[in-house]
Amino acid sequence: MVCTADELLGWKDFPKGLKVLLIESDACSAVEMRLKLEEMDYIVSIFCNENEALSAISNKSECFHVAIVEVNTQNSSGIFKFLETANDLPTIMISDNNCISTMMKCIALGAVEFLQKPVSDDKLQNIWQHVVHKAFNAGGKDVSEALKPVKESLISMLQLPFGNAETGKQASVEAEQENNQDLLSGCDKYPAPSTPQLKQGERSLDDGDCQDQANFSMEQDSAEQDGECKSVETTCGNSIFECTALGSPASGEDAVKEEHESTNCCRTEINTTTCYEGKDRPSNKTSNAAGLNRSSAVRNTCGIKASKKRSKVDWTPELHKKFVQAVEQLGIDQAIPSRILELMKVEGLTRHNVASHLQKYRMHRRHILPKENERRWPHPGGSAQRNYYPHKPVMAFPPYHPNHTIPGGQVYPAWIPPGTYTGGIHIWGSPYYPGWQVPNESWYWKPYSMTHADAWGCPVMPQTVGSYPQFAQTAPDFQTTIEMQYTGSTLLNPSDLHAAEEVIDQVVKEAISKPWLPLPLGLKPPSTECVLNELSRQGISKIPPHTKAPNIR
DNA sequence: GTTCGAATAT
DNA sequence: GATATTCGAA
Repeated sequence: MVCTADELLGWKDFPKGLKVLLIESDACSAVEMRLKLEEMDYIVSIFCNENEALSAISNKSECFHVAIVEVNTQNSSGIFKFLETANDLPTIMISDNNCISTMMKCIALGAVEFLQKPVSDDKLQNIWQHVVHKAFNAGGKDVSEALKPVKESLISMLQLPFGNAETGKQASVEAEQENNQDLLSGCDKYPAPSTPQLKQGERSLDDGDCQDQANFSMEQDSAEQDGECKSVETTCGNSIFECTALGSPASGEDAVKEEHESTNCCRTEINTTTCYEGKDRPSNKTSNAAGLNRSSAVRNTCGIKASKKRSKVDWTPELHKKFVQAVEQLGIDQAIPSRILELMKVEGLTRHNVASHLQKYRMHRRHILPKENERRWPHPGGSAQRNYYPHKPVMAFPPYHPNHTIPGGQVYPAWIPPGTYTGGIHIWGSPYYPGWQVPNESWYWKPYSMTHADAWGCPVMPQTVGSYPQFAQTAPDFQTTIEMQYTGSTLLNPSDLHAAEEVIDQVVKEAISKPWLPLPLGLKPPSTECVLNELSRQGISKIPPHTKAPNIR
């Protein structure tokens, strides 16, 4: 009985329960092996010789997924017969001696592997691979042209009837493939697994890559030359420009299209299949949160030059968010490409990429923020009065409460690239209070609850980056009360509250340290009574005459 | 030689 | 319009 691919796919705890036919003439060895296999959750049926086994198979009284057959000088002819008869059963040969001709003949007759006794546990553990291999490679595949000479020489060497050789062609071909990998490029068959790793998938992808690459003329790009983009030239990196197959923007994986120049000079855009390094994928699909992937097609493994045209980085919301967080963490004036890159920790992203994005980021800050500031902080006296507020008051957001309202006024914006959907799904701005935005801007700015402003009047984020509930702005402009609507799915947790308190602390500190500034919105000046009480408590009973607090508010 | 940032190219 | 690349300056 051969497992079909469908069966395997529906086999929940595969390979547990795999039925193993064991032909072993030595009872002790047989029992020993059975115990081992049963420990591995295989179901073992022992047969002393091939006739018993064949009769069990032909009676269909039992079915098996894989056979382990001991071959020795005495029983070899019978075992060859078994191999010919049970040719659809993946059969692993085991033997005390390593007679090369016996090994080759067994393999030629369809045995999937030839193991020396004693068989190691890991080899036994992995016998399921042959079942999978058989299941997914069943069906008459012809030997490729490249392998025909090999097969023919084997046929003549082993004096096999052609028909039998055809029956065992797969194993024959596969056995040869393992020793002749170099000869087999382009071969349509895969070697039977002989290691714990299934190589089939790898081969499949590799072949695909080679085929893909054959269609494109590529050169190393300049960034690689300056050593910034090593991951691009390495094999199947989990780096940023890979492709879109498993990634979806919504899940945080970036879709990156890749441009190639084909040999006929036609520029082509293709989406390539993701090829992951085993260490990162598939166990952790979101490990690369920014989700950039660089195409393996840029690899050089097939001797074809990588594309001179650099793959484009898609600055998706997740990636941009990382960028913004890095910039904010550094402070806008300290944010230089190399540091941003360092903080972003996105493999494959280059300093050039970051620099380019930073350029755009700054440009928009410069061009748009002044307009916003003008709109929100009009200076009736003209530009001469612009320095009246060296530090603009900041919005102190209180801890969240569902019915909380915040008076309209200054809120610091965050940069949101155009085209970003801000309806609660793609929130790119402040992780503190995302979802706020200024209407009618092609580049949205979202408010910050921060205490400093950079050269363009934007806030600098503290290092703490927490998870905050999302609020939606429903007020039409900042002069009206803004209802903060809780749109998240969970209530504010202690860390949120803590971070919010920190924000308030910062605001209060700044207000205290710079009394000449207007009070941040959300903070009330102390009442005269409180001030007098405090002064009195400190032993100051008299208030100097003609002292008047600046009437800023 | 490296990095930055602005200008320019794609 | 977005991003990559180039180039002069630090």
